[in-house]
Amino acid sequence: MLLFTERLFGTGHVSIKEKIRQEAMILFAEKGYSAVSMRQVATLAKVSVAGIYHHYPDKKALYLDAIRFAFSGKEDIFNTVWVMQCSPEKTLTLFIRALFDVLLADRTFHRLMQYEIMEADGERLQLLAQSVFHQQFSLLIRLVQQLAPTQDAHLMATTIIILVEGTLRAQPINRYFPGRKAEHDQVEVMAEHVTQVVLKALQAH
Amino acid sequence: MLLFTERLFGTGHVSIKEKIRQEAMILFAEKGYSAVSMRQVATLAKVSVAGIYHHYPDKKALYLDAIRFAFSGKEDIFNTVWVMQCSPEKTLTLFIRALFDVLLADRTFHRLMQYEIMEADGERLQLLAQSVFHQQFSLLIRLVQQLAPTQDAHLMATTIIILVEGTLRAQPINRYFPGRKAEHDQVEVMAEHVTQVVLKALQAH
DNA sequence: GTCTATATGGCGATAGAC
DNA sequence: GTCTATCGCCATATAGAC
Repeated sequence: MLLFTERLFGTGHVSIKEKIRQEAMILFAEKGYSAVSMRQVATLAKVSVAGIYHHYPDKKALYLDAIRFAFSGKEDIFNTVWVMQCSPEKTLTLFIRALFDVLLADRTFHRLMQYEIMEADGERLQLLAQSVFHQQFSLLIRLVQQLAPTQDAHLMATTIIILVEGTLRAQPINRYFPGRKAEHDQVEVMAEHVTQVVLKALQAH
Repeated sequence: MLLFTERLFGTGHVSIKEKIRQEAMILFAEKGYSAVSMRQVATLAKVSVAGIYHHYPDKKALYLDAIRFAFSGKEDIFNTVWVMQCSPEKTLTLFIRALFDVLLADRTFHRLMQYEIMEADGERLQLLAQSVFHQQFSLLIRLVQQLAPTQDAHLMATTIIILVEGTLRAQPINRYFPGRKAEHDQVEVMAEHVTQVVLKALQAH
């Protein structure tokens, strides 16, 4: 993400506004909107509080810009999956793994997404749905329809996303349940398990 | 939940402390810990702020008591499922439906759980795991082992819980994805879908 | 056991110098 | 465009009357 801005502004240089947004994004992801103060953002961004208000009218505008930035460009990562010409089963396997990788690679993004799903109103949910998931969801539905034409594609598509995101979300608490093994935290194991569950679910009954 | 206290204290009477806890619980579930002020709790509980501090040393203690109360007794609802003598498949179907019903019947509980999973440290995650899920999880693991002895019971048990909770959690945003039908919000449809996915996943390959 | 009054500090946001 | 200084308010928490 930083690489993009570095390309725009030269070696290593990031504008003050971008620095503010970046630190705000991280703080909002860690603690949620209410638990973050403008003073904390200012300290981490190495500006004064008034400096923030030069770039943003209020705290909410800063938050909206932060999530808008965090959610942008996420769909591109999946391009390699859909571009490849392989069997539907293999494509599904790659998609599930790619979804795991995206969420694991950007924990800030994942947590902002979780907070938004819990706290956003309809308008912001729509932004999240369209800017992050819409394209992937449509392609996923088509894939499901290829694999299992008789099943409810919307239900299955949401189930696939839920399984991946939920598996990662449940990681911390899973440590406190019986039968836990160290290998359950490996992305290969998680992705393989989810893939098997989904492929079996897509078989005709 | 109120019925229990009513039995203890006579017709309709609820102690001030319980009223404070009750209103705090609802507020914390709606907005999260940081977004709730002692003043708001005091107003809804019809006491002064100082009145709260007579019963609780600080805000965190009030929060901990609220979630402890919200999480207590939830396991009892599943007793009817495990007591019944029927096939493993039928038991699993009943458990999934019961889990849906618990989360749907007590949205306050569900939201407190979501916030805890996001924000709690290890100690509080352990409290959540033990007081809410531990018994159910063990029984669920045994059930999975009956249905699919060769599979990883821990992974499948978590998958089942994730599918139910995730399906409900995704409801609001699902409205903004293509292919959404009104029937997808019916608990019967959701439970049937999850049950089918899980039963297929448990079949030997 | 509940109240009014208050202490103390952090909050979001602004004014005005440079 | 960034700063220091400050506003007015609300936050958690306490003191002490009744």
